[in-house]
Amino acid sequence: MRDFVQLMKALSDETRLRIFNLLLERECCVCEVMQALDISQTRASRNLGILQNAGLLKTRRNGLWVLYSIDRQTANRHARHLARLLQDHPIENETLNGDRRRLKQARRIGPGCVTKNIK
Amino acid sequence: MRDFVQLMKALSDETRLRIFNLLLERECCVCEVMQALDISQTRASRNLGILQNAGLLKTRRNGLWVLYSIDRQTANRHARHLARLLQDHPIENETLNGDRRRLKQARRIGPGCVTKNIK
DNA sequence: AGAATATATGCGGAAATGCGCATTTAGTGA
DNA sequence: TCACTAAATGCGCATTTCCGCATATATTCT
Repeated sequence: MRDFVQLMKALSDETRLRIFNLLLERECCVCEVMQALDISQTRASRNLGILQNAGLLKTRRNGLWVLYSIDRQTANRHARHLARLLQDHPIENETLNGDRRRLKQARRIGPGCVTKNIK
Repeated sequence: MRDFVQLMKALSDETRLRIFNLLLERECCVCEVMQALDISQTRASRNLGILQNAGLLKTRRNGLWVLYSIDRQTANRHARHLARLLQDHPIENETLNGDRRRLKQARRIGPGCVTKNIK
């Protein structure tokens, strides 16, 4: 039950739902998440970590970047069902739409793009 | 999205998951929940309220008792799907089994049975 | 109306959570 | 090896959550 509570907690936060919604689109690195959601590096990294600890995400490294994606293989059955639920019945919401839109513009160029106003 | 966050928050607490698990069995009043989970009146009432505010439960009065049950009609589609997920893929857990077992012994006689040791 | 009982709630304190700042860690290329 | 950059993390603070105590509210019975 502990695991399931952790799973639910992971998805009961607006920032993390937005991240999860983004990852339903495609694999992302931390800096893409920051850009799409327009949040700080700390915030993106921390919340990605929480989703991962809950068993929802997996990561792989690609050079300097760490790529996060939804883990559909090793995630337990509840996680899989939740992911499916959110995919089959997406939440209609302007924030989530905006995140997806901005993801298309996001470039894999790291936190610098924000702090240094390269945007 | 706010609603969905609230829904997830409601189910990301051990006490509330235990209550929800109980209500998957049958409609219960507050005092039955207290007995089955062996928790205080305040705690039972508060958490039932949280589940209700999230749109997961409905209530009806029967004399002195307020009966809580899972709301499958008016709950939004996410709530319905979550309820179904938990019903179709119940969590295997000794605590939850114990709760169900104790529910069978529980009597609708209010908090008094605990505070006054009538047990 | 008054007593008894089931449930709800205001208040306060302890614990958990979210996140910014600063710094560390990890990988790349010169 | 050193400079550079992406991501992770220790610390501290503000906010939220959980829940017990005491009390209020709602309903029934006499």
